[in-house]
Amino acid sequence: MHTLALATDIADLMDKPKKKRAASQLKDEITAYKRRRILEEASHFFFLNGYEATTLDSVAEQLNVTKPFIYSYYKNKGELLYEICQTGIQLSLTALEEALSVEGTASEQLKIVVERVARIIIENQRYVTVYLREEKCLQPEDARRIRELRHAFDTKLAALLEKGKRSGEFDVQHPSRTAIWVSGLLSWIALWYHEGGRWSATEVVMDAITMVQKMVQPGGGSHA
Amino acid sequence: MHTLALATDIADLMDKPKKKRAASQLKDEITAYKRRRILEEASHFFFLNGYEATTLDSVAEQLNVTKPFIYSYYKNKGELLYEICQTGIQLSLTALEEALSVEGTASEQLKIVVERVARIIIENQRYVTVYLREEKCLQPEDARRIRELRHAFDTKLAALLEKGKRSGEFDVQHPSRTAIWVSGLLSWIALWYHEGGRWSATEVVMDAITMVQKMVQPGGGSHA
DNA sequence: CATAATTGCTACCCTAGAGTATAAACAAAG
DNA sequence: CTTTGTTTATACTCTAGGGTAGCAATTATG
Repeated sequence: MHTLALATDIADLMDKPKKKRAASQLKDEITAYKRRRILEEASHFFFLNGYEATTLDSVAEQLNVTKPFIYSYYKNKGELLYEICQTGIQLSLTALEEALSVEGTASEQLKIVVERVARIIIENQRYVTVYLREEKCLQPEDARRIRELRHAFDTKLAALLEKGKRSGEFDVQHPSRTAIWVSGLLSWIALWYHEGGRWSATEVVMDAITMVQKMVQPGGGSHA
Repeated sequence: MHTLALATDIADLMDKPKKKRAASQLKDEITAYKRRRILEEASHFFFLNGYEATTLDSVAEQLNVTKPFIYSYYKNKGELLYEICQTGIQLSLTALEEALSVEGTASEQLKIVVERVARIIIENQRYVTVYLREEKCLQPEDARRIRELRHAFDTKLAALLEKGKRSGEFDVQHPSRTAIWVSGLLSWIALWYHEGGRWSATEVVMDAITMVQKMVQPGGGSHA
């Protein structure tokens, strides 16, 4: 890895023949692909059996390679977990940011946010679930970085709720606390949805939209 | 355990002197107490580090006993996990049933349900969190029994929503699916609440009530 | 105080699995 | 067709921890 990356840098600096640069680039792509495949299979096992209960031997077997192969692409088991958790939260955060970049009223934006994030969570259920369940297994430093991403997610969501509150579209007394309920509802999808189960992904996404809209919609004072 | 229970039975059948019966009963209570203490400490570690990452040696150390001590009260590590998960879901189910036994309209009952269940979840956060996170580590047979309890919870909650729907108090298109969202919202409390954190238990409980009421309340059609 | 039963501990076994040293297989370059 | 570097596998090490056999301490009973 390091030597490869270094070689690319040197090639750029020294302006080596194009053939070598191209070959080096291809190698990087192949390396990246191998890393992705390892991560995919690892997330599969972590999702099914949990992080601690998963052996790297079983991951290697699934890929028809051996354990040292994995160790030549990842420093250790913990790094795999970190990358999986990172993927889980980063995908959600990116989906949120993209949805927020769509112009519209707070209500329209919220609908798009919930729809897109819910979809992403369903499509990447393994990563998200492992993130939610195995955060406690992360190294302290890794855990901190993951928490930062989560915090960014909740903060951006809270800002949207705040915006809707100011415009009178939403009835929320405490945007940042409500944001946590909404993000919890979205997280819950990962823990609960089952592909090929009683309800389709589309039904779940539509339900999530409805639920969130109701959670923030004005009118209908307190009961009892 | 077994020998003690057997001794009690025999004492009853043979009508032995009261002194012996009383002594035997006290022993049973002490045994039960020891089991409870072991479970408490185990749940503490399972909550913090996860099931697989927790060693029974560390649990024993915390109790100032040794590992074989634990093994004389529990068959193996898996039995500990089962009892913790069982406690987590059973407490919630019992709280739900008790709340449902209070007479009132569907809205009133729902409020009481959410309030009591949310409180129980916060008070027994360790048990509930371990149940939610470590279900996958259970033996198949144990997992089945736990799923049954969960299913009973969702079913009873769905029945309440159905009742409110019929009376016109609630606006839910699909009670059993909505029940899952509500029970998810309650579960989320265990995963997210932090004692001594930014928000008090009471605030969280009140928020949960508000959110659930909004999720089911009629009026306010769909937003674009 | 002696004997029996119960309770807990010391000391161990054994497997599993994270991580590695080293060699083989392969590819690229000359 | 050799040499050099890279990639992957073989064959380990070593520790940790679940689980247990058997002994010691304690308590109850006659």
